[in-house]
Amino acid sequence: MAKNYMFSSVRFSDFQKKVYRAVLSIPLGQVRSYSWIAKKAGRPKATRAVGTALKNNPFTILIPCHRVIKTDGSLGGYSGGLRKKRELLDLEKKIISSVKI
DNA sequence: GCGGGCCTTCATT
DNA sequence: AATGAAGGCCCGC
Repeated sequence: MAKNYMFSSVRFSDFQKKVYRAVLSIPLGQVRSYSWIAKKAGRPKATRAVGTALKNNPFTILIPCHRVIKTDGSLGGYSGGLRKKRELLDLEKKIISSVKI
């Protein structure tokens, strides 16, 4: 498994890197599904692995894992608590509408 | 709604 | 290093 050493003290697996990149590309106030991320990471069927990678995410501020939900529309899970996830999404929604006006 | 499949990580040995 | 278990899921029946 290839490792990335661009930051000496922080090492992420290749898969993880792709997942994070995909998640970072999600616009403010929008959401994508786990399968979408998996596809973007080159492993369309690795949906569960995506979940693991996101959970492992060290910086929830930098990586908006709350914008990732299940394909059926339900929230899925969140390591910081589903409540927080809902609140964040709601907040982003409000931000969007405020700015749009 | 339930059961099987897929892929990566983590903990043990 | 190898093996087993678990996890923020998805698809078909």
